[in-house]
Amino acid sequence: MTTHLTIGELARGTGTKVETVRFYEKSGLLPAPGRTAGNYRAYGPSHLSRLSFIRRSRDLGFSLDQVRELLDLADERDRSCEAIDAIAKAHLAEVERKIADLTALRQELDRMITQCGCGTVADCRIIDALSPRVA
Amino acid sequence: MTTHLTIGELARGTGTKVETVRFYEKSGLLPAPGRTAGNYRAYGPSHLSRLSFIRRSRDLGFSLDQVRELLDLADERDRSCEAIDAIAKAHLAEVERKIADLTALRQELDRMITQCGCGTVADCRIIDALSPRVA
DNA sequence: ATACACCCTGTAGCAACTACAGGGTCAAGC
DNA sequence: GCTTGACCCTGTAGTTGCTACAGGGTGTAT
Repeated sequence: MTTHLTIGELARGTGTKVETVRFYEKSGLLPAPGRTAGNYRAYGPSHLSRLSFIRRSRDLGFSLDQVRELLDLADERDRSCEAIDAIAKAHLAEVERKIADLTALRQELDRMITQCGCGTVADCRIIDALSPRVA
Repeated sequence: MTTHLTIGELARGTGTKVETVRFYEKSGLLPAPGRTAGNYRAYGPSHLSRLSFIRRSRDLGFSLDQVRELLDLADERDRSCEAIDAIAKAHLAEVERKIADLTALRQELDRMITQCGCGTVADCRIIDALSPRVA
């Protein structure tokens, strides 16, 4: 009679929604746990730590595919961690690209907004900026 | 016999995929054009400029809902453009929030990666950073 | 006994497209 | 006139990462 966690407890313990836990199971990220007599999922500590790993990775913006890879790699304890490094670096590059994109965007939006004198729509600089040049 | 554009020409003219044009029509963003005898969509200049507006807005990161609003507002030429300003400002705020989030993320990823000495997985700092503290 | 919180499965929905499948149309070339 | 090929049509399903039911069953407290 080892104590186990219900799906609700596991979810609360990791800041996850119950549906999301089931979704991770269906996606093959979280192994299917045993069941109680009443067909309830019964989780152990390994599930808790695996789910925590998933959540942290997700919070850091890794995709589910990347998380899957990281989990697989994490299990091969004595291999080189180059592959892990590569995933992290790829993700970092992606994040940096997004930052650059958004920063350029911010500038454009900023420019658009400061030009808007908030008169009528007809001479709104925002609409103007969005409208195609008449050829 | 006014010249008209086929969907492919319209798409090429605005840097859009054909399927996306049809998708915009189904979503109510682009009015359904007339048809030729052979049931081909026949677009005019108004479609071209409307689709350009949509693409520009999308490139600036506005959601389709926001684009819909902007399009509606843009047509009421003599109303005040406050509402437009509000949408743009809300979007700018959203972009700034994302930049802040991603910047924090980058820092964490950076820290993780520089700590990785790239030895074996067992002492990989990245996996370490992702793993839950053992209570 | 019955209320209530929780669990189960399965399906459908969100954004914003993208990618077929399985057809029809049209202009050019032989 | 017939075929080839590029284009067009509709409709549906896939993508990512969940979230939200619907329609049930379970467990516990009163």
